[in-house]
Amino acid sequence: MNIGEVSRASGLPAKTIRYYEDIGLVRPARGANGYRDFSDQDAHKLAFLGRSRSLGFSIEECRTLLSLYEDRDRASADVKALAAEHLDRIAQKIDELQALKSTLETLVTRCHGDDRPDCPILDDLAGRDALTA
Amino acid sequence: MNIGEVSRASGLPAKTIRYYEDIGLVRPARGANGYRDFSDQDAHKLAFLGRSRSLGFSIEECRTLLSLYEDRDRASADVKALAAEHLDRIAQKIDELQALKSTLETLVTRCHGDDRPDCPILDDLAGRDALTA
DNA sequence: CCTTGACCTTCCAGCGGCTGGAAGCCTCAT
DNA sequence: ATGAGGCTTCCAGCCGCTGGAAGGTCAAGG
Repeated sequence: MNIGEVSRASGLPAKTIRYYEDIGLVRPARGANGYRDFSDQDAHKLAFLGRSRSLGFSIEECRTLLSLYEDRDRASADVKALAAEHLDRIAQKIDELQALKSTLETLVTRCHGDDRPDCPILDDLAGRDALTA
Repeated sequence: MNIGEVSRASGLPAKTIRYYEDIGLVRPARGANGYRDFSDQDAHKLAFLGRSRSLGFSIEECRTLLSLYEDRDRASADVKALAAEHLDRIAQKIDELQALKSTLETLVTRCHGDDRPDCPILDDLAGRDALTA
């Protein structure tokens, strides 16, 4: 399996797959011509990585997940802990974004948005705290 | 005003302030000794930038906001449009994160998390789609 | 057999927004 | 005079790719 094929199969760009090899996430064989030669297992790994990344796990977390995946003696508790930690971070990020959102909503609502220069948004940014919180 | 002082006043690290000068967001004067010499206006600008950044605006958006702030003939509509656009992106990001969150919650809930190896989280990542959506 | 075009290879640079560290100058108090 | 703490510049690195240049390889068509 050439890189293009496995790229199509996994949905990952070829560049990304090469990068994953660079950082040691996959180790495809090489053909006589120097081309990478991916096994089905390699393709499967890449799909696993793609899915893990799409769930927002960092590369290092993906590396850990992959090693857990390949370890038949793993404890599911380890996987769960990793995922739970990630979940917490996401929840926290959502909270932060929602705080931003409500601040911005207030500001945007207050700004009349016409051709005159006075603007509560700029006033807030400048520290004349219309709301700040 | 030296950089340390304006750093304390604005809450921005000195490194960040130097970086902002590098990219042309502020242009502090220089003393005879080569030290940056910040005016009150410079300090005010930096506070403005800090607040804008903390609301999640990109550096380029901050640059635009700053130029609008300094333009007495601005139309508040321009500011509002920029903020509204930013707000949309944040709302979209929140939606994405919430989708992630609910997927992860389901997975984490399903995993018993003990010392046995079988794990619905890994099953999902591997594509044996327990839920996927 | 030659060309074309699609594929593959490596390597280097850049994105955003800082941040850390090295090496060296300046300033002020003791 | 010395030492601590500030200031300066410059270069490198973070993350996770992504783009592009320069060149090798392969299969099909003329």
